[in-house]
Amino acid sequence: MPDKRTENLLNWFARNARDLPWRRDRTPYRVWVAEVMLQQTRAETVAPYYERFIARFPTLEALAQASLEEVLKVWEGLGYYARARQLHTAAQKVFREYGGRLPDTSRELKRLPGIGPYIAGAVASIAFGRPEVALDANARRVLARLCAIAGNPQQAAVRQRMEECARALLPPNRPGPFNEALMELGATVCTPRRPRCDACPLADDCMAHRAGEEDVYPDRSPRPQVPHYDVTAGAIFGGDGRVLLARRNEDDFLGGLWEFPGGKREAGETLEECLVRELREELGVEVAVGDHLITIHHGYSHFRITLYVYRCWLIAGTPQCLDCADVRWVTLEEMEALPMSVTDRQIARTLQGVP
DNA sequence: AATTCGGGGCC
DNA sequence: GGCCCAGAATT
Repeated sequence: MPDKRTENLLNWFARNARDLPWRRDRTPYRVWVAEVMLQQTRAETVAPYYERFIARFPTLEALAQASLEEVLKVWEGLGYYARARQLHTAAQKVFREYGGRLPDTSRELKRLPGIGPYIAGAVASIAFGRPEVALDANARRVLARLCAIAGNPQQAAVRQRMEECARALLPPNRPGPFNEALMELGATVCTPRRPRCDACPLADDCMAHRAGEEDVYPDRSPRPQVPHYDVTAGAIFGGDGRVLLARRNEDDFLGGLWEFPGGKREAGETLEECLVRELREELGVEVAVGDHLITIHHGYSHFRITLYVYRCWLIAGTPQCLDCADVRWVTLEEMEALPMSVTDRQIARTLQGVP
């Protein structure tokens, strides 16, 4: 006999679940791919990427046999590119060591790269029907309000209380829908600000709502100040209309992606000095800095950059990989096919209109 | 326990 | 322009 709150939640979910692409065919592989993409990323944002990814890599075997570059290309624009690398690595491991079948328990799933407590619980419950909880930020917010759990959810002790709260509500026969319902409620009704309690199936049982204190939960930690960096990049043209690109080291920031070579400005340096130094360190070449082509402002959660792009000419040296994984002269057309970050892709588009 | 990933959408 | 998001790995 499930808790009344559980029944209310499941009934609400049956009526109000959004039609999302990963809810149509829940093979373990697809659930896994969706959960990896959904890390720190909103469902509406993920949807088109998920469809593109599944169309290109319909099975675990297809993913395992693809190259990292192909995988990164399909991932392009979604961010957190380490997720794509780990997903690819894990797929190869499952293909070779597990006969192509994902393990069906949380404990085994967590041994794979890129799978932590949340994804392990989500795959185990949603794809395999195991009675395990899977709490993301949405679910934690719902539980914090429902049970008036004080404290910052970043702290282990607070998380533990939330897991206990969730386990007490978890219906052993329908763990997947329960976990999804909790997240769906957090995403669409029990939102961070101005929750729509009038539409909530748990309002009558919600301790925060009954006290009129929805806004008190969950505790939030103050935002740290975001640092700002000036970054330079060079568009180095060869004689035949090709441009020089470098591939980032795989364990670096934006690892494995192609970039216009350059880097962060150091204190006391001009932008031109920065670019000359970076190209010397990264590629072992001496350049002359020419026209300024574009300035790109880009904001992230944790830092902010202003990216200055200059045309450059090679004066001396042959480009080599001193601090990168690969270097290549490419035509603008070939550039389309290479995986790049959002900012580098913006540079690439700009160059289409540069003589 | 604290840091570090990237990008987008919304108010 | 700030806030926050279907977290995990590393230190």
